[in-house]
Order: sequence, then C-alpha cells, then structure tokens
Amino acid sequence: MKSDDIARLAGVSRSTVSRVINNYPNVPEKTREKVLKVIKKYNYEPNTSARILAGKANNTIGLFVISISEHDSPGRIYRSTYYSSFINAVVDVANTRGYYVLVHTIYSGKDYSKINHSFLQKRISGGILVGNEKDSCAIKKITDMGYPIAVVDYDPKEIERHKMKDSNLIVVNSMDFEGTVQALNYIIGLGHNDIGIITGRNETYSGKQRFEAYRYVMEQHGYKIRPEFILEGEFLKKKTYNEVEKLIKLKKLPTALFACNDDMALAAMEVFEREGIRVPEDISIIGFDDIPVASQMKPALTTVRVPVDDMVTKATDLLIEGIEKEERSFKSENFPTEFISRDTCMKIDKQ
Amino acid sequence: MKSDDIARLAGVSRSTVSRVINNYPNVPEKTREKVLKVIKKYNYEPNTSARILAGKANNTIGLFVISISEHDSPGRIYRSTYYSSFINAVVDVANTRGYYVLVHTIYSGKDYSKINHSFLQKRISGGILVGNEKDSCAIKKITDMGYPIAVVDYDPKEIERHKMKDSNLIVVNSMDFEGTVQALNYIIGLGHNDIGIITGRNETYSGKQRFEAYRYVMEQHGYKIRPEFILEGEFLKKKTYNEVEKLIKLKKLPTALFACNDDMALAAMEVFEREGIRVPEDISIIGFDDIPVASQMKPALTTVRVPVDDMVTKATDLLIEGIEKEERSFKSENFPTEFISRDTCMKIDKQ
DNA sequence: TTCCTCCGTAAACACGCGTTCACCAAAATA
DNA sequence: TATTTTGGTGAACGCGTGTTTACGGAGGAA
Repeated sequence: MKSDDIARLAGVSRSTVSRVINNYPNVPEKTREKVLKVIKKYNYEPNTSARILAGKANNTIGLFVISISEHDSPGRIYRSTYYSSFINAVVDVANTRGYYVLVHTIYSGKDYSKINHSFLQKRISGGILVGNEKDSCAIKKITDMGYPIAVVDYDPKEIERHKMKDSNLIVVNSMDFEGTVQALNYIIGLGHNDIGIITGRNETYSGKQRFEAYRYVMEQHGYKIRPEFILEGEFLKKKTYNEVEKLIKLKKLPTALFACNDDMALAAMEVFEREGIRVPEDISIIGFDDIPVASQMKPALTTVRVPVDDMVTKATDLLIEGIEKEERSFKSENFPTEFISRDTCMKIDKQ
Repeated sequence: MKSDDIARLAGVSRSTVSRVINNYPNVPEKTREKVLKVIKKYNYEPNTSARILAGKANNTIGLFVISISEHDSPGRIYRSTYYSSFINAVVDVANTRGYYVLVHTIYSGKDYSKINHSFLQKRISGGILVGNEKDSCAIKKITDMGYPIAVVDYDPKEIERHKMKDSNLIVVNSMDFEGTVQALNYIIGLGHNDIGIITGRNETYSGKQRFEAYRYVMEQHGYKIRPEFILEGEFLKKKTYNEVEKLIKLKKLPTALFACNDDMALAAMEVFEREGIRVPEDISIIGFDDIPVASQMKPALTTVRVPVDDMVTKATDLLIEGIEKEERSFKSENFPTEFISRDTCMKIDKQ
C-alpha cells in the first residue's frame, strides 16, 4: 500500500494525497475527507525511508550512553543504575510524543563520530548524551553542524570556551556544588573535621563540582585536606574497593567519608563491614545520587538526591520541542538537589 | 558526498561503486582498489534511507520492552533493574556487531501492532521482546509475516499451540521450574513446612513456572498450601507492600516466604523490618533473579540467580546471526539457574 | 580473417514520497 | 460578456542507491 494506490482509490492525484497527509492548504474539505477515509480504511502510513529521502523529518532521536559496565566477578556484569534509568526515561518521554529512540553506546571519545554519522545519515533529528568534558570538542563539532543536541551534566565553562551560546544546544545540570556543601555542612555540624572523599571522574562536570565543593567547604572551615584521605574512585565500585582497602591500612582513619556517588559509598560500606569497621559508629558515610537501593541498605545511606528522572525528562522534552518548532537556540536548566538524612552519619562526640 | 561523487572522483560509473561496496563480482581488482581508495579518502558511507528504499537491509533491530515503572512516591519513579540490564545488554551486543538498536516501550497488548509497524516500515530487520502470553497471538502474527524475532521468557506450550515450530523464531528461557524446586527443597531441608509465596504475573512464563513449581514441591511433600499464604505480588513492589501488610495481620504467619523475584522479597523485608518481624529469625525469605542489590542487603538475600545478561546476549546473537544468514528456522535455548545461599534463611528448630 | 563468447561498464529504471510549477476551471470583477 | 483572479489539481522532477539490461571491446576459436 503506497500513496499511488491511495490516490487511485480516492480518485485524486498522488500529490493531493501528499497535501492531505501533510496538512497543506489548497485542498477543499470534501476532497480531504474522501482521501482521509481511504487512508483510514487501508490503514495506510507513508514509508519512513522514502519520507526521509525526500527531505522530511525522521521522528527519531539518538541516545548516546557512555558504557560503564563493570565486570564484578567473572561472568557477572554490574551496570550502574544511574545510566539505566537514563535510558528508560528518555524512551518513555520520546515514545509518548511519537518519537523513536535509537540507543548507542559510546566507549571512547573516538566514538563520538558515530553521533555525527547518525545525523548525516538522517537517522536521527536530535541527540541526547551525557556530558564528558574530555570530548567537549566533539560536542562543539556537532553543534557547529547545526544539529540539535541535549547534554546532561555539562560544564557551563565549556560552553563559554567553545562559544556555543548561540548554538542549538540544551544543557541540563543538577546543582551539585550546593548539594555537596549542604551535605558537608551537615557532617561538620555533627562534629567531624577529618573528612575524606571518594572522588568521581574529573572529566565529568558533576565529578568536578562535587570535588571542588569538598575543597571549598574544607578550606572555609580551615580544615586540612590530607592527601591520603582523597580516594580516586572514578565513580566505579571496583576502583573503590581497592582505594578503601588501601585506606584502612593507615594508622588513622577519617571520621567521615564523602563518596561522590552512591555506588562508591555502598562499595566502601562493603569493605568496612568485611573488615569489622562499623558504620556509622566508627566512620560516617555520605553518598550522592540517591539511587533506589540507598534507602534499602542497612544502615540506610545518607545521601544527596539528584532528580535524574526529572532532568532527563526535561532534556528530552526540550529537545523534541526544539526539533518541532525548528528553533535554533541555547537553553540551560539547573535542578536543585535534596539532602536526605538517613542512618550512616553520627555525631562525633558519641564515638 | 554521495555515490555519484565517488564515481566521478574514481572515474567510473555509479553502478561500479555499488558493486564494490556490496562486494559483487565482475569488477577487476585494479578498479576495486581505486574506488575503495576514494571511498576511504572521503569517508563515504551510503545513505541508509536510500539503501532501505532500494531494498537493502537496514542494520537495525528493535527492542520492545514492557514498561513497568512504578511510582513509588510522588515524583519518584522506581524502574525494575531487571529490564534495565536488558536494554544495556542488547545495545552492547548489537553495537559491537554493527547494528543499531531502536528501543520502544510497550504498555498494553494493543501496542504490539507497533512491532509490526516497525517491520513494515523497514525500520528494523529483527525484533527482541520479553514474553507475555497475554499477547501470544501478536507474536504469532509477527512470525507469520516472516519477520525474525527473539523472545525472552516465553512458554514453549504457546509455541506448540500456535504451531510456530517452523517459523523464524528464537526463544530463550531460564530453567525456573528447576530453580524453584531447588530453592524450596533447601528451605524444606531447614525444617520449614508453612511456606508462603509472593507470586509474579501469571501472563509471564517465568511467573507461571515459579508458581507451579511451588505447588508441585508442596504437594510432593504433602504440605498444605494455605490460600492466605499466597500473596499476589505481580512482580511489583507496591503490590507486595499491600499484600505483606495484609499477611502480618493474620494470627499465624508462615515460617518461610518464597518471593517470585528479588524486588518483591526486598519489599517484604522492608515491611517486616518496619513491623519488628526479624528476618531470618522470625521468618525466612528466598528471592529470585539475584539482582545486584540482593548481595548488598542486610541480611544478604538468599536467592536463585537468573543469568539475564547471558540470556539476552544469546538472544541478540542468535537474532543477528539469523538475520545475516537469512536463515528461517526455529531455535530455543534454556539457561540453568543457580541457587545462592546467603543470610535470609534459618533452620526452623532454632526459632 | 571472421564469428562467437565473455567480461566489464554505463545507462536506465525502480523504490515511495515531497515539492514545484504550470494549467484549467470556476468564481469574481469590470 | 469579456477579463482577471483565485483555488484546486496533476505532471514532472529530485532525493540516493540497488538492480537490470544492453552495449562495446577484448580475446579465443574456427
């Protein structure tokens, strides 16, 4: 069933059918209804590839996810919850708005050419990705081509640096600096001043923010940052296991540990438990993100909630809106975090 | 950059370029190399839409996921880990084999027409979905069209019933009946005979299997199944909260509870803890799936591991293989489960 | 030398739809 | 009534690539 057939069955020309489908003017109501009836009857829908070839939009957005699955033990793969909910949210929003979602994993900066490729091939008319400053030039290249993309977790400084304020770009962030300050002030309020940190990845805006806020708060209060209390976790559980095991060999442990995400906080708790170090009696822990598990742990993890779902939903919404209105404008949105006090922190004088 | 340009630059005709790209015969080695050099130089790749329109394969598989996000509390969405790892695995495998993945959520049986639609539009050349007997006719329709699909968690009886043994169908299951028997025999070995169950969804093969195995084992041992000990959990946490709250109002509780997935087991544990019922001292609990959290809980959840990642990987592999070899055959694969004993079960005489 | 075969190539058509342009009929105006 | 104006329509072309067909040249056999 193609438009030729519909035209024949409705007794009009193919171009009239096209005009009806695309809601163009210059077609009298009577003719329009006649054509629509035939379309309805045969359940006709124009062929996507042909439409794309003829220059129409493709109703598809690309989702590019950085692959960070960890092989916990042989044969077992741990996939971060963070990115999983990411995909789900995008697909949900896009589907309800009539869009397809093409998911692609990205392994290294080199893979960023895949994004351009998908645009060039007209497979997608918009893209969503998680920011990564290491590849900020790649993003610049994409926006320079005029392709609309939405980036979640991206440094505003990079936007300035690449002069992307007038490109077709959507940036959605969470206010991690403020969130970190709030969490650390809370733990300091409990009497802690030997506070360690498990850092994330510095190529990430959120990773940078959380670390810098840590430094800022410590300096503000005049507390010393011991280099041996800075654990390089890279947002990964595996890395965290190693770092924490190194940490507990020290003579003196920090009284509190701020992990830049929940995955690492949980990993640290595992090691502590194995080694007989009690949380929060011997050491207080704070995480970041508030992944679903955090509340179910024992003790339940004190953390900072990042509204990932809202952020991704917003990013997708703005992207599709921009595509449909054919706007070419820069948009930015910041979501506040929420401090959630649970059971992994304790007053220092009780210890 | 289109094939016309390549032809001109290489000094040949466009059809020669096409023959080179598609590895057809009748093109002398010298010409082939010349053309390949130009293609390489300009980084040319044929336009996908045009290829599809001209009848070529589209290098894309569709992934249709049943949407079962739960709204835990207002503004918070809980998405089952089960389906998340599903998407990740498919995308990983497909991408490494050079395939795109189009993800679509399905809400009801009616949405199954979307699958046919994607095939008709030649957007995809293969599909992967999670089984759901409620819509088994829809799957029949798809296979009847000759479209290759892979189904994870699908009842072999449905295949018989619809006579799909000679269709282009791949079915991948886990051996849940055996897994359940093993788990229940373990708990019975600990002295339990008042064993309750939190059921999954019966439209699901795994849900059916796990429940029937429960009935089978109980009957084998001559233990009575009390209707009030059968909680209808539907694989959902929310539903489980309600059911467990109803359960604990009874005078006599079961001494052990078999949950048809980990999500529900964890939900039950939450309620028990809130109500001061100790696990495993007052009640033993077994889950199913072994989602990553299970091992991190306190007490760590005793469960039956389902190799979801392996299953999905296999399904995707077989699907792509079938597409590329243009085989039209039925294939079925069953993955064994693994019983994992942790800390949520206890001998009955100790209680 | 002549005829036939084989091989490499280019031109032409097909895929299904969007779009432009020119044409014709009907309505409006003079 | 004659002339413009307007509105509706269909023919033709373009999108980029696969495939078929026909043609021309080279090589071998009679």
